[in-house]
Amino acid sequence: MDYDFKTVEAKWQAAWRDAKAFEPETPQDEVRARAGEAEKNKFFFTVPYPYVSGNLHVGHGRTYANGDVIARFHRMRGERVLWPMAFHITGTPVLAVSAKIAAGDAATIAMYEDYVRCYETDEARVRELIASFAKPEAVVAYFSKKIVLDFQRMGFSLDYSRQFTTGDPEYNRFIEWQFGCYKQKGYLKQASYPVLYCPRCGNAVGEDDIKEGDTAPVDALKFAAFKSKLENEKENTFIISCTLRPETVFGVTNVFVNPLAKYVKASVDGEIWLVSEPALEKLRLQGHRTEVKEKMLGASLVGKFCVTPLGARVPILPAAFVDVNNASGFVHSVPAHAPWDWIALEDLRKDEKTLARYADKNLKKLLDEIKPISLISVEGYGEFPAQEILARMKVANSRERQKIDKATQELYKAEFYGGKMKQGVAGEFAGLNVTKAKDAVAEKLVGERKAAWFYETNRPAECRCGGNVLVAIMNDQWFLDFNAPGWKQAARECLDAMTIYPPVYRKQFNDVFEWLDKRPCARRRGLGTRLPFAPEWIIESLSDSTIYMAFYTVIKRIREKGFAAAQLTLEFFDFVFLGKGDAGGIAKKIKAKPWDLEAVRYDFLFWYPNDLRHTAVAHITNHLSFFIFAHAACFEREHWPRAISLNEMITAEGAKMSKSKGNVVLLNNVARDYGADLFRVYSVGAADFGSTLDFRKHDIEATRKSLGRFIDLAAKLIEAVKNGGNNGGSSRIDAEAKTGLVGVTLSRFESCVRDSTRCLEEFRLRDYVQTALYKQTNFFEDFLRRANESEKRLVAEQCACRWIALLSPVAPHACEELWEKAQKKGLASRGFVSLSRWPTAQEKLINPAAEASEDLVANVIADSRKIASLLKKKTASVTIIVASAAKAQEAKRLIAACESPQQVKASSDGLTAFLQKKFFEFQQNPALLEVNDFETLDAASEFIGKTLGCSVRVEREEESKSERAARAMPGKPAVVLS
RNA sequence: GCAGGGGUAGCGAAGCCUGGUCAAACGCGCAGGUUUGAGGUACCUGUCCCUUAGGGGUUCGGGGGUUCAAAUCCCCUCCCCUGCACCA
Repeated sequence: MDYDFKTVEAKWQAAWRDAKAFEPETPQDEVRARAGEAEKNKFFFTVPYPYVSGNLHVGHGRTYANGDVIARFHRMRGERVLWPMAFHITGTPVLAVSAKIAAGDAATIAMYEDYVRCYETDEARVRELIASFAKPEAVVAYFSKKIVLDFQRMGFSLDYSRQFTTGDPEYNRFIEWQFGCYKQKGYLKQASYPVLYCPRCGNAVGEDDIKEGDTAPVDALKFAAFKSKLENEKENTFIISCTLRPETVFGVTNVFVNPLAKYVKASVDGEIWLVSEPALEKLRLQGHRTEVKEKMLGASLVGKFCVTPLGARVPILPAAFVDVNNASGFVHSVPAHAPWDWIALEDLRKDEKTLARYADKNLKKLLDEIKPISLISVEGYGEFPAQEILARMKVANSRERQKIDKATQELYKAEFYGGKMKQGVAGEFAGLNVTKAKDAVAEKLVGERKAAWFYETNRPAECRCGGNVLVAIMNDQWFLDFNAPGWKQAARECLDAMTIYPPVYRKQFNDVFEWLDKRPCARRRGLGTRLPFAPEWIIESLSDSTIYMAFYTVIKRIREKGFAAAQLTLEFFDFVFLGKGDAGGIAKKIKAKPWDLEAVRYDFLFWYPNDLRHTAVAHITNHLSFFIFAHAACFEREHWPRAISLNEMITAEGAKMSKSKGNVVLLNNVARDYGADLFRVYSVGAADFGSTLDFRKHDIEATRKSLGRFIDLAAKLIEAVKNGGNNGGSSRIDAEAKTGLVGVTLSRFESCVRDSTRCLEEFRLRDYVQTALYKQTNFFEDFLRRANESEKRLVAEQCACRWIALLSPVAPHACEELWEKAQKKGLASRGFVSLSRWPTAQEKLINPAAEASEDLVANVIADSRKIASLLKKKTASVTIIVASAAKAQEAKRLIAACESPQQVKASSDGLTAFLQKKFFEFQQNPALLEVNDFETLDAASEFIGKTLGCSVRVEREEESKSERAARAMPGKPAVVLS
């Protein structure tokens, strides 16, 4: 069959669009809208809206393709399906893209040029568009249009009539209502919080704002800053040294300073602190009052003494490895447990030059007096773990930075997870696990004001603007408090009542719910909705996309009735979503018609709750959990979501897709190169929901073959039907279909219908494709090879249209095309196959005995081939000797009577052994013994002969003269070659 | 470390919940054959090892156990992947 997928797909996409095939209306009948679930017969299905910062890739494609199969299946089962789509634009990524393009960032411009070239051929137009992208609205406007095109090109049966973006004023009002709910319930709170911050921009920064923020993520680390009092100062002056391991305070032997770096003496919250110059800025951002008193070089401190928070008097020593840009610029030294400290002391002892420079300080003597203090016991290490690990890794001096870092990491891990604080050294913390001691020590010291908290990034990071990324403390950060009284409990109840597929992920939800605590939900910048009661804050993007499914149900009517954003007040939504207040009063207030308000409410009541949400597994820890929490917070129990299905991510040729690797496969290109149906069949059929799909060109090409075979076969089946369609087929089926080739074929097909339906009901889409497409194609191919014209007609009348309908969820374009062909033959019903009724399996045609007889034929052929290959001789003829009727009877009786293979005792040794071996096979599939071997094989002898390329004779054991006749067993005839 | 998932023939990947029909679906790769003027395509056959009569042997990360019977159930062990938040 000539099949040009581009033409065919475009044709049906246009037809669906023109017919508004997938844009369900809400019945405006009040009674129906208020009717119970069962009567509503609706299926409100959602997949998260895409983020509009560029083109869609195959990952979106996989999730939406799976979603589309589900939506189409439900639609064909007669449910009123609403599957809408919209666009997410909240947050900073779109802003970042525009900023980069405006700043002339070459990589970004190149990437967006490539995106745009997917749709534009004119280079001048490309340049013009890219220039326009300096404005974020232009990015959103352009790509949201293209996303719709991409979706349509994939044939997704979305309702495109309810589109919106999260920046629309109506949406803003809706989110304001949501946050009003949170506030009212006490779920929304303010507190201080550390954030990554760029002083140059004067703003908090996210991953997108940081150079290489996506490949090397930046975190804020919480250091304990020890205050060690400097000796011989007029006023109390503290050296500030920071650590991630506060428990090692018991082992401090000295403090290191970088002699060549600049330090400042400053007033910090009324005390005098000594820190590096950059550290003071950080302290200021972290909410401390700071004022510089005096600047100095590190060298001026060398040889002085200070007193640690625990009262130990320790010297200050020079060390070049101290980085003043990291933390406070002083490092206290715990040589017993810190490889860097150990090696620094070693180096210094050998560093004659430095020792000479500070001759007046007599560093040599100070060094001699330093004795490492061991304070943690850990398995596999002795007194001084740092020394041991350095020796083991053969580190010679401090220039081997990588090795030392590795040693530090390894030792830290060992001590943190396996270490215990030593008796006699660690005071009240003796005996504690390091894991516990770490926090306890720090809390105690901070409580006694002997230490403070200091935040630092885990790596030096630069903002895209060129400024340094630091950690700042936000004092008035808005949080959602998932542990607020009652909330988590309600969310759990919602989750418990939901269906999660695949079920293994339920556990993960439970775990996430367990650790969800406080979560910042607003930022100072980005696109989105402002907090109504604190407009300098913009609601963050994961927080404004948790209940928008409800918005889909109402936006169409809101627009139709001409509501302006200003009319969408809190009372409006209270009425629409919660039924609070009376329509008349609210309508009067917002100057609207009461029945318009009621119409919106009906839409919500008809469609809600969300029956199924389908998305990628990665969203469990955030979006999907928030989705449940938010519904539990804002809606009545009857409107809580019902089910979630999940699929894993997609990789490309074995590698994770990422922009930096440049291996992102764009959905648009896939549609262009392979066509929608092929991608759909491939992505749905190649991997279970629970497995990663590896997108491989080679494999999708192989799928092309299978899809083509289906199209050819279905066309052939349609051809086989006489014009005028089904003429008295069913009565003939009753008469003829029980046995023989037709019986087998119908039995297999009806099984296929039954199994496919079951797969779809259970979200096993891969199995559905395997069953309905691959397996069934093989069966029909085999059938067409062997059947005569009359048999073909019979089967085709019975199966062709139903097979096409069965596959239309996954390959809708091809199936519409075939359906149209069948309509011309008078075979298929009018209208789209996409809107036709789902085929029902005719269980009475499922006939295990017929299928068993088919297996018998296949086994005889396989046996003959095997024997032939062992004989290594040409086969001229095959004699098939069928077991005697007496044997068959005996076998049946024994299998029915015996409970285990050991009990089987037949009249001949051969039969006994045979039945014992096959015992469980026969027991579980008794149809195998119901087959009339002789009739079956005799009827198939011509086919067997053709297949084997030789003559075939079938005879009965009783009548056979062959000496091998006794080998004949029920279901396994003797085969004699010559 | 905590939590989750996984290790199956040359490769990818089913099967495991509900033990026997499992030498283990399906696809790729590879080999042979048919078609065609090489090639490619399409189709057929084969693809753990041995076997001149349909048989036998050894397999499902490693070790142990339960059972008449284990890829499937239980215990131990090794290895791999993902998540651990304020980011869409």
